[in-house]
Amino acid sequence: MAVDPRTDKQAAASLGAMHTTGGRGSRKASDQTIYDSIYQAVLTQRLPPGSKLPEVALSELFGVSRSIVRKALTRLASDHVTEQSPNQMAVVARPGIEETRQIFAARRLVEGEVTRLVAGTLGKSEAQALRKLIKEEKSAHERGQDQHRVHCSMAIHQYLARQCPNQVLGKMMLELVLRTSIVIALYKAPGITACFLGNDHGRLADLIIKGEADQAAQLAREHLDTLEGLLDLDEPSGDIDLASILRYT
Amino acid sequence: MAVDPRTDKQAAASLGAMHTTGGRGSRKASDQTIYDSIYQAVLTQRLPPGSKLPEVALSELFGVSRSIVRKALTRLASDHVTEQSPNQMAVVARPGIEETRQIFAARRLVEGEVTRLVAGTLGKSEAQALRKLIKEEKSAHERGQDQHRVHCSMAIHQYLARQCPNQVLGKMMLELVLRTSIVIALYKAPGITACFLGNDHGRLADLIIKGEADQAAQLAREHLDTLEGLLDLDEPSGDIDLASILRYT
DNA sequence: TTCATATTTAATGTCGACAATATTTATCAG
DNA sequence: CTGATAAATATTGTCGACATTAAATATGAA
Repeated sequence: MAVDPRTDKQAAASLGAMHTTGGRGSRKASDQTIYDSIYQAVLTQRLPPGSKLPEVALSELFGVSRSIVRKALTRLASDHVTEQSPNQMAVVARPGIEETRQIFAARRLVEGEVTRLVAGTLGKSEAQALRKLIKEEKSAHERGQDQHRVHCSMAIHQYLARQCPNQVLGKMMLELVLRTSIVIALYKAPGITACFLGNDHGRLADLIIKGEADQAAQLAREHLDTLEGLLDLDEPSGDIDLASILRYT
Repeated sequence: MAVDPRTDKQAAASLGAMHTTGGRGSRKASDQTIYDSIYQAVLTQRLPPGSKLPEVALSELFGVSRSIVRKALTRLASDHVTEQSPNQMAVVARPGIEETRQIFAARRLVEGEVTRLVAGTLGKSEAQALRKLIKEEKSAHERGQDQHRVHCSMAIHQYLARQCPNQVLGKMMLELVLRTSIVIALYKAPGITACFLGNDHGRLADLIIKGEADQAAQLAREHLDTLEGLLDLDEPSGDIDLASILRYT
């Protein structure tokens, strides 16, 4: 059932690089620190779906007791970032095909509305910050820095969510953006180097800044539609025909 | 700052009546049990916004250690049911005016879509169950059993959320239904005996069962609009003019 | 060897203890 | 009596210990 061949310690190391600022990982950390570290690692796909998250390894890494780790893991599970089953290690969430489709549908609804609400509300500095993010994404794409490009892409959507006047919707969108990142890592069709969709983000930003709410919302939904289409979401046939797979005559 | 004059023990007692089945509250309980108990008590407004939730009282009531209680409280806070500040007792959430408006706006969006998705998908038995809930709500309304009526009203919306083919959206709606219940308890205009809106639920059920998706969604949104309008959401003026309040000449 | 079983190991589940902090109560000067 | 200060109480924050359960390893018979 292990998706990832890396050991637990190696998986945890993906986090260590992030949170330790200087020396060894002996500095105390709050549950929020742990939450954020794992959150970011999952968002940027350094912790792929199914990665094990052992409490002891994390507690040693962050220099706290298991209680703190457990609180962080509980919150992460509540936000669908991890899965927790009784007496089993927490793992990064592995949504199924159907749930993946539902996540995209929900995100189309929520992000469409968020986009509509943000459109026309950005001040000069906010618009500039948005354009800068898009520029950085493009640059990362051209240089082939795929991980950084993913990071930028996520940052763009997060920025929009945080700029939304309705923060209840904004928080929902943040959750859905993360879950989208997870399912992309899971179902990205092999060979698809990235999900850099033309200049969608650039055009979207223009519409938002200009205040074309309806067009912006429409583009956002189409953008997500295209993204979903790039995934490999074919149902594995219910009854696997072992014979046809193993017969080599 | 205390919203409620009742003591902590009395507040906790609202839960005890629910979860203890027979003898005294000495049966062990999981964090899920505690979560559900508080969830239901908040939903049915037995625990009004601001109610204190001390860990020790809960742990004694449910016969478990504080660890279990803390886990339940962490999850409840993650779902915006309670508020947790460092070194302070957890309390039932008290959303402000602005957040209340955002909750209603978000719920209009989400419940509108959920309604559209559910419309036309209900089988015979599901349709019957829905009508039964509505009948019970009406009955409770006519008999003046307000608490039971609130319970039924919530159950109707929860039922729709659970019937939604898109459970990602369904879960979001469940959260928003609960938060709506909280803000209704907070901002219900005095004298308004209830939020029983004509026969909205009955008409909504008819449209859903008949499969009139667009009309059903539209009605759901209007229903929520009306509900929000019944609340007293006037901003308290930023600088309170004590003079005008206290001058009696 | 290979499979089933027993042992060992390692992880989570739960609890109680103690420290740190906030709240309440008691004390006392004015 | 009022208001500020100090002691006492109550509550949360964190930790380590032990029990429980799952997984990995070792053992032995066929």
